[in-house]
Amino acid sequence: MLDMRLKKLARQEVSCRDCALHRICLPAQLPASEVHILEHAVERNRVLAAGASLTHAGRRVQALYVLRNGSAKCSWISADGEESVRGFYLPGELIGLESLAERRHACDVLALEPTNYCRIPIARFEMLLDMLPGLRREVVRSLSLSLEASSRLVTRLVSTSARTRLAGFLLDLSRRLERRGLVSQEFELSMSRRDIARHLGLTVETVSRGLTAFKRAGWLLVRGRQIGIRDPGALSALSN
Amino acid sequence: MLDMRLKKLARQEVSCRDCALHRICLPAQLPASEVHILEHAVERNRVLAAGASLTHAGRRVQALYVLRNGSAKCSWISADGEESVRGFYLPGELIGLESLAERRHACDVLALEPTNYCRIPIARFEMLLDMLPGLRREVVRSLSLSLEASSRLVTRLVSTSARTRLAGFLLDLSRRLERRGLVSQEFELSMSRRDIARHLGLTVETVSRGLTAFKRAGWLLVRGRQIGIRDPGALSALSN
DNA sequence: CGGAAGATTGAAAATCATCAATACTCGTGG
DNA sequence: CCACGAGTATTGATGATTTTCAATCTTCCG
Repeated sequence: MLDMRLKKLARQEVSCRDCALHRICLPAQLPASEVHILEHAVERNRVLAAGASLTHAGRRVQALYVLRNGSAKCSWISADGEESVRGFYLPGELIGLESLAERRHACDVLALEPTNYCRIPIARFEMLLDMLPGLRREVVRSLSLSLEASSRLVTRLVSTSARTRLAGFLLDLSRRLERRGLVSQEFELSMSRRDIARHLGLTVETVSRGLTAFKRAGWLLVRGRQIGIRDPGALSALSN
Repeated sequence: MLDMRLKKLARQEVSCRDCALHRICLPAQLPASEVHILEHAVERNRVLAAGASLTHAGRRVQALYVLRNGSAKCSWISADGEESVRGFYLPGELIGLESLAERRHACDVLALEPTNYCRIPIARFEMLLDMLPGLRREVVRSLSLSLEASSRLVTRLVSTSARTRLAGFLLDLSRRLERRGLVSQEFELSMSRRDIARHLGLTVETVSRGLTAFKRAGWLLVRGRQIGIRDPGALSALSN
Protein backbone atom coordinates (compact mmCIF):
# COMPACT_ATOMS: atom_id res chain seq x y z
CA MET A 1 0.00 0.00 0.00
CA LEU A 2 2.68 2.39 1.02
CA ASP A 3 4.73 1.04 -1.80
CA MET A 4 2.01 2.02 -4.24
CA ARG A 5 1.80 5.48 -2.83
CA LEU A 6 5.51 6.03 -3.10
CA LYS A 7 5.52 4.83 -6.65
CA LYS A 8 2.63 7.13 -7.40
CA LEU A 9 4.45 10.08 -5.89
CA ALA A 10 7.62 9.29 -7.74
CA ARG A 11 5.82 9.31 -11.08
CA GLN A 12 3.50 12.04 -9.87
CA GLU A 13 0.39 10.25 -11.09
CA VAL A 14 -0.46 6.99 -12.68
CA SER A 15 -4.12 7.57 -13.22
CA CYS A 16 -6.01 10.17 -15.19
CA ARG A 17 -8.52 10.35 -12.36
CA ASP A 18 -5.91 11.82 -10.02
CA CYS A 19 -5.13 14.53 -12.53
CA ALA A 20 -6.27 18.06 -11.82
CA LEU A 21 -7.69 18.19 -15.33
CA HIS A 22 -9.88 15.12 -15.09
CA ARG A 23 -13.03 17.20 -15.52
CA ILE A 24 -11.91 18.83 -18.75
CA CYS A 25 -9.53 16.42 -20.40
CA LEU A 26 -10.41 13.69 -22.88
CA PRO A 27 -11.28 11.06 -20.21
CA ALA A 28 -13.85 13.38 -18.61
CA GLN A 29 -16.89 11.69 -20.16
CA LEU A 30 -15.33 8.26 -20.50
CA PRO A 31 -16.59 5.21 -18.60
CA ALA A 32 -14.16 4.19 -15.86
CA SER A 33 -13.30 0.96 -17.62
CA GLU A 34 -12.13 2.82 -20.70
CA VAL A 35 -10.19 5.39 -18.70
CA HIS A 36 -8.36 2.52 -17.11
CA ILE A 37 -7.27 1.19 -20.50
CA LEU A 38 -6.56 4.58 -22.01
CA GLU A 39 -4.31 5.74 -19.21
CA HIS A 40 -1.89 2.90 -19.85
CA ALA A 41 -1.27 4.39 -23.26
CA VAL A 42 -0.54 7.84 -21.86
CA GLU A 43 3.00 8.98 -21.24
CA ARG A 44 2.78 11.43 -18.37
CA ASN A 45 5.05 13.99 -16.78
CA ARG A 46 6.81 15.11 -19.85
CA VAL A 47 8.28 18.59 -19.74
CA LEU A 48 8.88 21.28 -22.28
CA ALA A 49 10.94 24.41 -21.72
CA ALA A 50 9.54 27.76 -22.76
CA GLY A 51 10.18 28.17 -26.47
CA ALA A 52 10.63 24.46 -27.12
CA SER A 53 8.34 22.88 -29.65
CA LEU A 54 5.98 19.95 -29.52
CA THR A 55 5.37 19.55 -33.22
CA HIS A 56 6.82 20.84 -36.46
CA ALA A 57 4.69 21.61 -39.50
CA GLY A 58 5.11 18.96 -42.15
CA ARG A 59 6.50 16.28 -39.83
CA ARG A 60 4.65 13.01 -39.48
CA VAL A 61 2.24 12.82 -36.59
CA GLN A 62 3.75 10.53 -33.95
CA ALA A 63 1.45 11.30 -31.07
CA LEU A 64 -1.35 13.41 -29.72
CA TYR A 65 -0.67 15.75 -26.82
CA VAL A 66 -2.49 17.41 -23.95
CA LEU A 67 -0.93 20.17 -21.88
CA ARG A 68 -1.23 19.76 -18.13
CA ASN A 69 -0.19 23.29 -17.33
CA GLY A 70 1.37 26.18 -19.16
CA SER A 71 0.28 27.06 -22.66
CA ALA A 72 1.37 26.76 -26.25
CA LYS A 73 0.93 28.55 -29.50
CA CYS A 74 0.08 26.97 -32.80
CA SER A 75 1.65 28.83 -35.69
CA TRP A 76 2.70 28.46 -39.24
CA ILE A 77 5.42 30.13 -41.29
CA SER A 78 4.18 30.92 -44.78
CA ALA A 79 6.27 30.89 -47.93
CA ASP A 80 7.22 34.54 -47.59
CA GLY A 81 8.52 34.02 -44.06
CA GLU A 82 5.56 35.59 -42.31
CA GLU A 83 4.28 33.82 -39.24
CA SER A 84 0.56 33.39 -38.77
CA VAL A 85 -0.67 32.24 -35.39
CA ARG A 86 -3.60 29.88 -35.69
CA GLY A 87 -4.35 29.77 -32.00
CA PHE A 88 -3.28 29.01 -28.48
CA TYR A 89 -3.62 25.80 -26.51
CA LEU A 90 -4.61 25.74 -22.85
CA PRO A 91 -4.33 22.75 -20.47
CA GLY A 92 -6.75 19.95 -21.26
CA GLU A 93 -7.14 20.76 -24.95
CA LEU A 94 -6.27 17.89 -27.25
CA ILE A 95 -3.46 18.77 -29.65
CA GLY A 96 -3.00 17.15 -33.03
CA LEU A 97 -6.52 16.07 -33.92
CA GLU A 98 -6.73 18.21 -37.01
CA SER A 99 -3.66 16.45 -38.40
CA LEU A 100 -5.21 13.00 -38.03
CA ALA A 101 -6.38 12.84 -41.62
CA GLU A 102 -3.24 14.09 -43.31
CA ARG A 103 -0.92 12.24 -40.92
CA ARG A 104 1.28 15.32 -40.93
CA HIS A 105 1.23 18.24 -38.58
CA ALA A 106 -0.33 21.32 -40.09
CA CYS A 107 1.54 23.72 -37.84
CA ASP A 108 4.27 24.19 -35.27
CA VAL A 109 3.19 23.95 -31.66
CA LEU A 110 5.54 25.76 -29.31
CA ALA A 111 5.46 26.13 -25.55
CA LEU A 112 4.99 29.70 -24.36
CA GLU A 113 6.08 28.88 -20.81
CA PRO A 114 7.59 25.91 -18.97
CA THR A 115 5.02 23.23 -19.57
CA ASN A 116 4.11 19.70 -18.51
CA TYR A 117 2.23 17.56 -20.92
CA CYS A 118 0.88 14.09 -21.65
CA ARG A 119 1.68 12.21 -24.80
CA ILE A 120 -0.34 9.48 -26.50
CA PRO A 121 1.42 7.62 -29.31
CA ILE A 122 -0.77 7.77 -32.37
CA ALA A 123 -0.57 4.07 -33.23
CA ARG A 124 -1.83 3.02 -29.81
CA PHE A 125 -4.44 5.72 -29.89
CA GLU A 126 -5.86 4.52 -33.18
CA MET A 127 -5.86 0.97 -31.89
CA LEU A 128 -7.81 2.05 -28.84
CA LEU A 129 -10.16 4.01 -31.06
CA ASP A 130 -11.26 0.76 -32.65
CA MET A 131 -11.61 -0.95 -29.28
CA LEU A 132 -13.32 1.62 -27.09
CA PRO A 133 -16.71 2.94 -28.17
CA GLY A 134 -16.72 5.62 -25.48
CA LEU A 135 -13.36 6.97 -26.59
CA ARG A 136 -14.63 7.06 -30.13
CA ARG A 137 -17.59 9.16 -29.14
CA GLU A 138 -15.34 11.46 -27.16
CA VAL A 139 -13.00 11.94 -30.08
CA VAL A 140 -15.83 12.76 -32.45
CA ARG A 141 -17.18 15.11 -29.80
CA SER A 142 -13.80 16.70 -29.32
CA LEU A 143 -13.32 17.18 -33.05
CA SER A 144 -16.79 18.60 -33.35
CA LEU A 145 -16.13 21.06 -30.55
CA SER A 146 -12.81 22.10 -32.10
CA LEU A 147 -14.57 22.72 -35.36
CA GLU A 148 -17.13 24.87 -33.64
CA ALA A 149 -14.42 26.79 -31.82
CA SER A 150 -12.73 27.33 -35.14
CA SER A 151 -15.98 28.65 -36.59
CA ARG A 152 -16.28 31.10 -33.74
CA LEU A 153 -12.74 32.23 -34.42
CA VAL A 154 -13.68 32.80 -38.04
CA THR A 155 -16.63 34.89 -36.93
CA ARG A 156 -14.30 36.91 -34.76
CA LEU A 157 -11.77 37.46 -37.51
CA VAL A 158 -14.47 38.47 -39.93
CA SER A 159 -15.45 41.38 -37.75
CA THR A 160 -13.81 44.24 -39.51
CA SER A 161 -12.79 46.33 -36.53
CA ALA A 162 -9.54 45.76 -34.66
CA ARG A 163 -11.11 46.57 -31.28
CA THR A 164 -13.85 44.04 -31.87
CA ARG A 165 -11.38 41.29 -32.61
CA LEU A 166 -9.28 42.13 -29.59
CA ALA A 167 -12.28 42.17 -27.26
CA GLY A 168 -13.42 38.83 -28.64
CA PHE A 169 -10.00 37.35 -28.15
CA LEU A 170 -9.80 38.41 -24.51
CA LEU A 171 -13.29 37.15 -23.74
CA ASP A 172 -12.61 33.82 -25.39
CA LEU A 173 -9.46 33.42 -23.34
CA SER A 174 -11.34 34.35 -20.22
CA ARG A 175 -14.07 31.81 -20.91
CA ARG A 176 -11.59 29.05 -21.55
CA LEU A 177 -9.79 29.81 -18.30
CA GLU A 178 -13.07 29.82 -16.45
CA ARG A 179 -13.92 26.41 -17.82
CA ARG A 180 -10.68 25.19 -16.30
CA GLY A 181 -11.69 26.52 -12.92
CA LEU A 182 -9.08 29.23 -13.03
CA VAL A 183 -9.62 32.87 -12.25
CA SER A 184 -11.14 34.19 -15.41
CA GLN A 185 -11.20 37.91 -14.63
CA GLU A 186 -7.55 38.23 -13.66
CA PHE A 187 -4.96 36.41 -15.68
CA GLU A 188 -1.56 36.67 -17.25
CA LEU A 189 -1.16 36.51 -20.99
CA SER A 190 1.48 33.95 -21.84
CA MET A 191 1.78 35.22 -25.38
CA SER A 192 3.45 38.39 -26.61
CA ARG A 193 1.60 41.27 -28.20
CA ARG A 194 3.21 40.20 -31.43
CA ASP A 195 1.63 36.75 -31.13
CA ILE A 196 -1.78 38.25 -30.44
CA ALA A 197 -1.37 40.55 -33.42
CA ARG A 198 -0.36 37.72 -35.76
CA HIS A 199 -3.32 35.74 -34.48
CA LEU A 200 -5.85 38.51 -35.12
CA GLY A 201 -4.44 39.79 -38.37
CA LEU A 202 -3.31 43.08 -36.84
CA THR A 203 -0.04 44.76 -36.03
CA VAL A 204 1.62 44.92 -32.62
CA GLU A 205 0.95 48.62 -32.41
CA THR A 206 -2.76 48.25 -33.05
CA VAL A 207 -3.03 45.57 -30.37
CA SER A 208 -1.16 47.77 -27.92
CA ARG A 209 -3.32 50.77 -28.70
CA GLY A 210 -6.43 48.67 -28.35
CA LEU A 211 -5.40 47.50 -24.91
CA THR A 212 -4.65 51.00 -23.69
CA ALA A 213 -7.95 52.19 -25.12
CA PHE A 214 -9.78 49.50 -23.13
CA LYS A 215 -7.75 50.48 -20.09
CA ARG A 216 -8.64 54.16 -20.46
CA ALA A 217 -12.30 53.24 -20.89
CA GLY A 218 -12.10 51.42 -17.57
CA TRP A 219 -12.96 48.09 -19.13
CA LEU A 220 -9.58 46.50 -18.50
CA LEU A 221 -6.65 46.60 -16.13
CA VAL A 222 -3.43 46.19 -18.05
CA ARG A 223 0.01 45.93 -16.52
CA GLY A 224 2.34 44.30 -18.99
CA ARG A 225 0.94 40.84 -19.57
CA GLN A 226 -1.24 40.97 -16.49
CA ILE A 227 -4.86 41.46 -17.50
CA GLY A 228 -7.84 42.25 -15.32
CA ILE A 229 -11.28 42.30 -16.90
CA ARG A 230 -13.35 44.99 -15.22
CA ASP A 231 -16.29 45.35 -17.58
CA PRO A 232 -16.95 42.12 -19.45
CA GLY A 233 -20.31 43.49 -20.56
CA ALA A 234 -18.74 46.36 -22.45
CA LEU A 235 -16.21 44.05 -24.09
CA SER A 236 -18.94 41.61 -24.98
CA ALA A 237 -21.09 44.34 -26.50
CA LEU A 238 -18.14 45.30 -28.68
CA SER A 239 -17.31 41.77 -29.76
CA ASN A 240 -20.80 40.90 -30.98
CA MET B 1 -34.68 -7.09 -63.69
CA LEU B 2 -36.56 -4.54 -65.69
CA ASP B 3 -38.65 -3.94 -62.66
CA MET B 4 -35.55 -3.04 -60.67
CA ARG B 5 -34.37 -0.65 -63.36
CA LEU B 6 -37.66 1.13 -63.49
CA LYS B 7 -37.72 1.48 -59.76
CA LYS B 8 -34.21 2.83 -59.87
CA LEU B 9 -35.13 5.36 -62.48
CA ALA B 10 -38.21 6.42 -60.63
CA ARG B 11 -36.23 7.13 -57.48
CA GLN B 12 -33.29 8.31 -59.55
CA GLU B 13 -30.77 6.22 -57.59
CA VAL B 14 -30.83 3.70 -54.85
CA SER B 15 -27.13 3.26 -54.39
CA CYS B 16 -24.36 5.67 -53.50
CA ARG B 17 -22.18 3.96 -56.07
CA ASP B 18 -24.38 5.19 -58.88
CA CYS B 19 -24.06 8.76 -57.65
CA ALA B 20 -21.93 11.20 -59.58
CA LEU B 21 -20.26 12.17 -56.33
CA HIS B 22 -19.17 8.70 -55.30
CA ARG B 23 -15.50 9.66 -55.51
CA ILE B 24 -15.79 12.65 -53.19
CA CYS B 25 -18.66 11.91 -50.88
CA LEU B 26 -18.49 10.19 -47.53
CA PRO B 27 -18.69 6.64 -48.96
CA ALA B 28 -15.65 7.23 -51.18
CA GLN B 29 -13.18 5.38 -48.97
CA LEU B 30 -15.70 3.01 -47.43
CA PRO B 31 -15.61 -0.76 -47.99
CA ALA B 32 -18.44 -1.90 -50.24
CA SER B 33 -20.12 -3.78 -47.42
CA GLU B 34 -20.42 -0.64 -45.34
CA VAL B 35 -21.60 1.48 -48.25
CA HIS B 36 -24.35 -1.05 -48.72
CA ILE B 37 -25.53 -0.59 -45.15
CA LEU B 38 -25.05 3.16 -45.06
CA GLU B 39 -27.03 3.84 -48.19
CA HIS B 40 -30.15 2.37 -46.64
CA ALA B 41 -30.02 5.17 -44.09
CA VAL B 42 -29.75 7.86 -46.73
CA GLU B 43 -32.80 9.76 -47.91
CA ARG B 44 -32.06 10.76 -51.45
CA ASN B 45 -33.49 13.14 -54.02
CA ARG B 46 -34.58 15.82 -51.68
CA VAL B 47 -34.87 19.27 -53.15
CA LEU B 48 -34.41 22.76 -51.87
CA ALA B 49 -35.41 25.95 -53.66
CA ALA B 50 -32.94 28.80 -53.89
CA GLY B 51 -33.15 30.75 -50.66
CA ALA B 52 -34.68 27.90 -48.67
CA SER B 53 -32.81 26.75 -45.62
CA LEU B 54 -31.53 23.38 -44.55
CA THR B 55 -30.78 24.22 -40.92
CA HIS B 56 -31.50 27.00 -38.48
CA ALA B 57 -29.02 28.12 -35.86
CA GLY B 58 -30.07 26.91 -32.44
CA ARG B 59 -32.41 24.17 -33.64
CA ARG B 60 -31.73 20.59 -32.65
CA VAL B 61 -29.73 18.58 -35.14
CA GLN B 62 -32.06 16.08 -36.80
CA ALA B 63 -29.85 14.96 -39.63
CA LEU B 64 -26.65 15.39 -41.54
CA TYR B 65 -26.77 16.57 -45.12
CA VAL B 66 -24.76 16.37 -48.31
CA LEU B 67 -25.52 18.50 -51.34
CA ARG B 68 -25.67 16.66 -54.64
CA ASN B 69 -25.59 19.75 -56.75
CA GLY B 70 -26.02 23.46 -56.25
CA SER B 71 -24.44 25.18 -53.28
CA ALA B 72 -25.27 26.61 -49.90
CA LYS B 73 -24.04 29.25 -47.54
CA CYS B 74 -23.47 28.81 -43.85
CA SER B 75 -24.14 32.01 -41.97
CA TRP B 76 -24.98 33.35 -38.60
CA ILE B 77 -26.90 36.43 -37.51
CA SER B 78 -25.27 38.03 -34.50
CA ALA B 79 -27.06 39.86 -31.72
CA ASP B 80 -26.82 43.22 -33.46
CA GLY B 81 -28.43 41.84 -36.61
CA GLU B 82 -25.23 41.60 -38.62
CA GLU B 83 -24.78 38.51 -40.71
CA SER B 84 -21.43 36.78 -40.79
CA VAL B 85 -20.89 34.13 -43.41
CA ARG B 86 -18.85 31.22 -42.10
CA GLY B 87 -18.46 29.54 -45.44
CA PHE B 88 -19.99 27.90 -48.47
CA TYR B 89 -20.84 24.27 -49.06
CA LEU B 90 -20.22 22.54 -52.36
CA PRO B 91 -21.60 19.14 -53.46
CA GLY B 92 -20.13 16.23 -51.55
CA GLU B 93 -19.22 18.17 -48.43
CA LEU B 94 -20.77 16.81 -45.27
CA ILE B 95 -22.97 19.37 -43.51
CA GLY B 96 -23.62 19.35 -39.78
CA LEU B 97 -20.60 17.59 -38.38
CA GLU B 98 -19.51 20.57 -36.29
CA SER B 99 -22.86 20.50 -34.53
CA LEU B 100 -22.53 16.87 -33.52
CA ALA B 101 -21.21 17.68 -30.05
CA GLU B 102 -23.67 20.39 -29.11
CA ARG B 103 -26.64 18.65 -30.74
CA ARG B 104 -27.71 22.05 -32.00
CA HIS B 105 -26.91 23.73 -35.27
CA ALA B 106 -24.34 26.45 -34.96
CA CYS B 107 -25.51 28.32 -38.04
CA ASP B 108 -28.13 28.67 -40.73
CA VAL B 109 -27.47 26.76 -43.92
CA LEU B 110 -29.29 28.23 -46.89
CA ALA B 111 -29.39 27.12 -50.50
CA LEU B 112 -27.90 29.64 -52.93
CA GLU B 113 -29.49 27.95 -55.95
CA PRO B 114 -31.98 25.17 -56.61
CA THR B 115 -30.35 22.23 -54.92
CA ASN B 116 -30.70 18.46 -54.52
CA TYR B 117 -29.39 16.86 -51.40
CA CYS B 118 -29.15 13.69 -49.36
CA ARG B 119 -30.27 13.48 -45.77
CA ILE B 120 -29.06 11.09 -43.08
CA PRO B 121 -31.11 11.07 -39.87
CA ILE B 122 -28.75 11.67 -36.97
CA ALA B 123 -30.03 8.80 -34.82
CA ARG B 124 -29.41 6.23 -37.52
CA PHE B 125 -26.10 7.78 -38.32
CA GLU B 126 -24.88 7.50 -34.75
CA MET B 127 -26.06 3.91 -34.60
CA LEU B 128 -24.12 3.11 -37.74
CA LEU B 129 -21.12 4.91 -36.31
CA ASP B 130 -20.97 2.30 -33.57
CA MET B 131 -21.42 -0.56 -36.00
CA LEU B 132 -19.19 0.33 -38.92
CA PRO B 133 -15.47 0.79 -38.25
CA GLY B 134 -14.84 2.11 -41.74
CA LEU B 135 -17.51 4.77 -41.40
CA ARG B 136 -15.99 5.78 -38.10
CA ARG B 137 -12.62 6.28 -39.65
CA GLU B 138 -14.18 8.27 -42.48
CA VAL B 139 -16.03 10.53 -40.08
CA VAL B 140 -12.91 11.21 -38.04
CA ARG B 141 -11.08 11.84 -41.27
CA SER B 142 -13.81 14.13 -42.51
CA LEU B 143 -13.85 16.08 -39.26
CA SER B 144 -10.09 16.32 -39.28
CA LEU B 145 -10.13 17.62 -42.85
CA SER B 146 -12.82 20.17 -42.03
CA LEU B 147 -10.75 21.36 -39.13
CA GLU B 148 -7.77 21.78 -41.38
CA ALA B 149 -9.84 23.63 -43.96
CA SER B 150 -11.06 25.89 -41.20
CA SER B 151 -7.46 26.54 -40.16
CA ARG B 152 -6.61 27.49 -43.69
CA LEU B 153 -9.54 29.87 -43.71
CA VAL B 154 -8.24 31.44 -40.52
CA THR B 155 -4.86 31.90 -42.14
CA ARG B 156 -6.57 33.58 -45.05
CA LEU B 157 -8.61 35.89 -42.87
CA VAL B 158 -5.57 36.84 -40.84
CA SER B 159 -3.87 38.23 -43.91
CA THR B 160 -4.40 41.91 -43.50
CA SER B 161 -4.88 42.93 -47.11
CA ALA B 162 -8.27 42.79 -48.79
CA ARG B 163 -6.82 41.72 -52.12
CA THR B 164 -4.98 38.86 -50.50
CA ARG B 165 -8.13 37.53 -48.91
CA LEU B 166 -10.08 37.82 -52.11
CA ALA B 167 -7.42 36.02 -54.14
CA GLY B 168 -7.28 33.25 -51.55
CA PHE B 169 -11.04 32.89 -51.61
CA LEU B 170 -11.18 32.53 -55.37
CA LEU B 171 -8.34 30.02 -55.47
CA ASP B 172 -9.90 27.95 -52.71
CA LEU B 173 -13.17 27.85 -54.59
CA SER B 174 -11.36 26.91 -57.77
CA ARG B 175 -9.53 24.06 -56.04
CA ARG B 176 -12.69 22.70 -54.51
CA LEU B 177 -14.43 22.74 -57.89
CA GLU B 178 -11.48 21.01 -59.47
CA ARG B 179 -11.62 18.27 -56.88
CA ARG B 180 -15.18 17.67 -57.95
CA GLY B 181 -14.11 17.23 -61.53
CA LEU B 182 -15.70 20.49 -62.59
CA VAL B 183 -14.11 23.21 -64.65
CA SER B 184 -11.99 25.05 -62.16
CA GLN B 185 -10.84 27.98 -64.30
CA GLU B 186 -14.27 29.08 -65.46
CA PHE B 187 -17.13 29.09 -63.01
CA GLU B 188 -20.12 31.01 -61.81
CA LEU B 189 -20.26 32.37 -58.32
CA SER B 190 -23.48 31.30 -56.68
CA MET B 191 -23.07 33.85 -53.90
CA SER B 192 -23.55 37.59 -54.04
CA ARG B 193 -20.76 40.10 -53.55
CA ARG B 194 -22.34 40.86 -50.25
CA ASP B 195 -21.97 37.23 -49.15
CA ILE B 196 -18.33 37.19 -50.20
CA ALA B 197 -17.75 40.41 -48.32
CA ARG B 198 -19.43 39.14 -45.15
CA HIS B 199 -17.36 35.99 -45.47
CA LEU B 200 -14.03 37.78 -45.79
CA GLY B 201 -14.67 40.57 -43.32
CA LEU B 202 -14.82 43.24 -46.02
CA THR B 203 -17.44 45.49 -47.53
CA VAL B 204 -19.24 44.90 -50.81
CA GLU B 205 -17.45 47.84 -52.34
CA THR B 206 -14.01 46.54 -51.47
CA VAL B 207 -14.83 43.14 -52.96
CA SER B 208 -16.10 44.78 -56.11
CA ARG B 209 -13.03 46.98 -56.41
CA GLY B 210 -10.79 44.00 -55.82
CA LEU B 211 -12.43 42.05 -58.63
CA THR B 212 -12.15 44.89 -61.10
CA ALA B 213 -8.51 45.36 -60.08
CA PHE B 214 -7.82 41.70 -60.84
CA LYS B 215 -9.68 42.09 -64.09
CA ARG B 216 -7.66 45.13 -65.11
CA ALA B 217 -4.44 43.31 -64.20
CA GLY B 218 -5.48 40.56 -66.61
CA TRP B 219 -5.61 37.95 -63.86
CA LEU B 220 -9.34 37.43 -64.01
CA LEU B 221 -12.28 37.59 -66.35
CA VAL B 222 -15.29 39.00 -64.56
CA ARG B 223 -18.74 39.31 -66.01
CA GLY B 224 -21.25 39.57 -63.23
CA ARG B 225 -20.97 36.34 -61.34
CA GLN B 226 -19.14 34.59 -64.14
CA ILE B 227 -15.47 34.21 -63.24
CA GLY B 228 -12.58 33.11 -65.42
CA ILE B 229 -9.20 32.63 -63.83
CA ARG B 230 -6.52 33.69 -66.30
CA ASP B 231 -3.43 33.93 -64.13
CA PRO B 232 -3.67 31.58 -61.15
CA GLY B 233 0.03 32.10 -60.48
CA ALA B 234 -0.39 35.80 -59.89
CA LEU B 235 -3.37 35.22 -57.61
CA SER B 236 -1.50 32.54 -55.74
CA ALA B 237 1.52 34.78 -55.27
CA LEU B 238 -0.77 37.37 -53.73
CA SER B 239 -2.58 34.99 -51.45
CA ASN B 240 0.53 33.59 -49.80
C1' DC C 1 -41.48 48.12 -69.47
C1' DG C 2 -40.56 49.04 -64.90
C1' DG C 3 -39.04 48.13 -60.50
C1' DA C 4 -36.06 46.03 -57.19
C1' DA C 5 -32.00 43.98 -56.02
C1' DG C 6 -27.32 43.60 -57.06
C1' DA C 7 -22.99 45.61 -58.71
C1' DT C 8 -19.85 49.26 -59.83
C1' DT C 9 -17.67 53.68 -59.31
C1' DG C 10 -16.31 58.08 -57.08
C1' DA C 11 -15.17 61.20 -53.25
C1' DA C 12 -14.69 61.78 -48.29
C1' DA C 13 -13.71 60.17 -43.77
C1' DA C 14 -12.02 56.75 -40.60
C1' DT C 15 -9.19 53.11 -39.42
C1' DC C 16 -5.12 50.74 -39.48
C1' DA C 17 -0.20 49.96 -40.99
C1' DT C 18 4.22 51.81 -41.20
C1' DC C 19 8.08 54.24 -39.56
C1' DA C 20 10.49 56.07 -35.73
C1' DA C 21 11.46 57.16 -31.08
C1' DT C 22 11.11 56.04 -26.35
C1' DA C 23 10.02 53.29 -22.24
C1' DC C 24 9.68 49.19 -19.81
C1' DT C 25 11.12 44.34 -18.25
C1' DC C 26 14.01 40.84 -17.12
C1' DG C 27 18.02 38.20 -16.98
C1' DT C 28 23.16 38.35 -17.06
C1' DG C 29 27.46 39.64 -15.75
C1' DG C 30 30.38 43.16 -13.85
C1' DC D 1 23.74 45.87 -6.17
C1' DC D 2 23.83 48.20 -10.27
C1' DA D 3 24.46 48.57 -15.14
C1' DC D 4 23.89 46.88 -19.41
C1' DG D 5 21.52 45.06 -23.25
C1' DA D 6 18.18 42.51 -25.74
C1' DG D 7 13.66 41.69 -26.27
C1' DT D 8 9.15 43.59 -25.60
C1' DA D 9 5.76 47.26 -25.22
C1' DT D 10 4.01 51.90 -25.71
C1' DT D 11 3.31 56.25 -28.01
C1' DG D 12 3.38 59.65 -31.76
C1' DA D 13 3.25 61.22 -36.58
C1' DT D 14 2.39 60.07 -41.26
C1' DG D 15 0.55 57.67 -45.08
C1' DA D 16 -1.98 53.88 -47.25
C1' DT D 17 -5.95 51.09 -47.30
C1' DT D 18 -10.53 50.43 -46.36
C1' DT D 19 -15.03 51.94 -44.93
C1' DT D 20 -18.71 54.95 -45.53
C1' DC D 21 -21.88 57.63 -48.09
C1' DA D 22 -23.88 58.65 -52.42
C1' DA D 23 -24.83 58.23 -57.21
C1' DT D 24 -25.15 55.48 -61.24
C1' DC D 25 -25.37 51.35 -63.86
C1' DT D 26 -26.70 46.55 -64.72
C1' DT D 27 -29.37 42.49 -64.44
C1' DC D 28 -33.20 39.91 -63.87
C1' DC D 29 -37.98 38.90 -63.36
C1' DG D 30 -42.72 39.74 -63.12
